[in-house]
Amino acid sequence: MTKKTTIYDIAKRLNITAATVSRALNNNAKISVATRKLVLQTAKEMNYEQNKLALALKSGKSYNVGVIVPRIDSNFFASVIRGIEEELYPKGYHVIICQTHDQQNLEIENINSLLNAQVDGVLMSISNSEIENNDSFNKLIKKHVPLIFFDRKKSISGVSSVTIDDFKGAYEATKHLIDQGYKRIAHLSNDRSLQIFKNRYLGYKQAIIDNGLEFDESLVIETMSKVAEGRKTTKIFLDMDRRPDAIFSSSDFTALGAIEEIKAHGLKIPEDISVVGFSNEPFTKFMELSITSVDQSPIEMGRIAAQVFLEEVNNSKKVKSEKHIVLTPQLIVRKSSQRLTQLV
Amino acid sequence: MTKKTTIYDIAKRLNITAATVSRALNNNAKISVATRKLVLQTAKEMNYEQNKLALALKSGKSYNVGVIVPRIDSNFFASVIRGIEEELYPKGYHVIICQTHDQQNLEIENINSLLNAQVDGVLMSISNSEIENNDSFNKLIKKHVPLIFFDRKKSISGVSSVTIDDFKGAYEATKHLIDQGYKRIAHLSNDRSLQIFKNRYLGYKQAIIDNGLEFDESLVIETMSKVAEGRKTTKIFLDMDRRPDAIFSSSDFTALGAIEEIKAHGLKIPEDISVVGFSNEPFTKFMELSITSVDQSPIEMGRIAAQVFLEEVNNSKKVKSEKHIVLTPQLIVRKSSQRLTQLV
DNA sequence: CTGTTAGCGCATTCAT
DNA sequence: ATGAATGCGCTAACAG
Repeated sequence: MTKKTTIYDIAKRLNITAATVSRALNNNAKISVATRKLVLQTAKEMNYEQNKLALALKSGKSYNVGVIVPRIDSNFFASVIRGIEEELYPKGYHVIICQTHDQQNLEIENINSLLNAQVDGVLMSISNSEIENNDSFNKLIKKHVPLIFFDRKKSISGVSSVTIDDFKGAYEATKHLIDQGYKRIAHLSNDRSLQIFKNRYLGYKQAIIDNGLEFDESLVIETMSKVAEGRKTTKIFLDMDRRPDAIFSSSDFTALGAIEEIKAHGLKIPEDISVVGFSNEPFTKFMELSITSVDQSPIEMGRIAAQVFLEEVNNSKKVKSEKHIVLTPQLIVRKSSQRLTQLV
Repeated sequence: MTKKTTIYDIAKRLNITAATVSRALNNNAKISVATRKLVLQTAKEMNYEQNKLALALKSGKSYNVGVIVPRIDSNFFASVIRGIEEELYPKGYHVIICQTHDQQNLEIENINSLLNAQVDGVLMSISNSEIENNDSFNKLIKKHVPLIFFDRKKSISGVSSVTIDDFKGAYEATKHLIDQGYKRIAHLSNDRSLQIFKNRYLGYKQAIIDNGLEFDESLVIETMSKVAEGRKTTKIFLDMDRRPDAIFSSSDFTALGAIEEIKAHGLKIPEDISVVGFSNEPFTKFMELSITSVDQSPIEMGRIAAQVFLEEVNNSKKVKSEKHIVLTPQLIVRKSSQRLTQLV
């Protein structure tokens, strides 16, 4: 009972050959209806289950895909992964999840060990783009293992990506603040060597300029996506001679830190200062003072990334081409920025 | 360049045999220092990488373990998984994550497809225990695939588990409320066919009884772990003739719903009514009115579950034995229940 | 110390 | 329509 039954076992039982069993099971080649039926039936009787490992060795496909993210315990990435799984499971694929914790070496290690595990593809959100990590990517490309970036991408020839229009998200968030009457809008930025943060910065800047406000570079400070960092940086803003009357943060976590700091200073939100975050993490909705944020439709992003992977893995014959899908973000207005609500 | 190099390639280059190469690479048997060095060096030159699939087929080990959880986009489960990965990655294992979304059929399907993928073990938190799903579990046991439960377990002979002492966590949470002077403490319960929720209920009940308060079954209502459900159920409490002055919730999400509903009724927290949750989800700390909750040390739980798996997978020879590890939860007191703070 | 042989489980030529 | 033979890449048993 402990030994698994193979196609040989069922072949022996039926006095036929393993090849025939294989054919019957895969209802591939021409085979007599009678034997197919017989094989299928006894296969069920003997609790036969295909050994995917053997199949993988034979076919070179493991039906595993690797997903690399900075971290898993953030709602955004967890939701993207959920989208990927929803799309891939029905097709028989499994998902192997790796975290980089924003460490460059782990990113490389993860790629290597996924390659080692013979994954059929890699979907990833890069951690940082300062150090050149192209060797790992080239390895994937050389081996024809489809690589798809989502959210945090890098521009590499032949590599597809699914992102959101961060520029637009930031532009609209900033425009929303301007529409609410705020004049001096600061920006809590983040590592701008990453395109997403760079684009959020640019969208913010453009909205400021397009609407006739003064763009002041000193109102842009780069920090890390942590609550405590958000507090620290916000303190700098609040201590300015001409302090800002609104903050557009590129992260919900720093937005939260900003709110804490503002309250600690005895200022009111959104009357004195307004705050807008980015990502629509669940807590932004849960807070008593709910936080306006930009939704990135992470589940959809995951599903689409998975679809792109499926296309690439199936179109092996055709000429390679890269595909860049850009989703439209959605501003979710909540209490932290709704100055005019009562007036309407 | 696209073809991967195998041990045969490097054997040919060196005019030795593949077996020798294999030995050198695994620095196993006795082998001359010279050839080993030579093999290692040319292996590096030729960019050799072991094909784990072949190894898996040969050894019967895939170095993949399956992790099954109700959902991934909850901080608790994401953190447990993180703990599992931290422990398993250094040992060369990969983690395949499956979600059940609390659906029984998905639980069964996931086990089957993990089995199909030849995983070396399954770590899981069961979704519900109403329907008997023992066939799937028996399959695992028959095939000697280690199965370890974490958090949400089922009592099955030979299966180890890592849980927290939910009874104690609930007892202390309730005791804390009693110590703060609350007299009429309600309990927002959850599906008690799951041991964790049953034990939280029992801990609550025992604390009430031990401290000379009246245990009133009508103050216990079972609901689902969602914010909206928490609100609905809390409304029932608030509409009672003798309404409770405190609520111990078996979930942070229902606790949050309770808080919303209480505020909507114009009551003050914790002065009028106090609220305590369970799980220490991040938002409980983030809220302006931070929520007292019970921490379950999820990362530690994941690490230990992984360790138990490693023990089982390595001690194949010895007699099987089950191991039950129970972690001690920790009450984190925050604003939602600290009535006496100002007095101290 | 190293070569030979064989097999893990399967799918796929080439025969028949 | 089916059988025989082969190889995917690796390790282990048995010789030498």
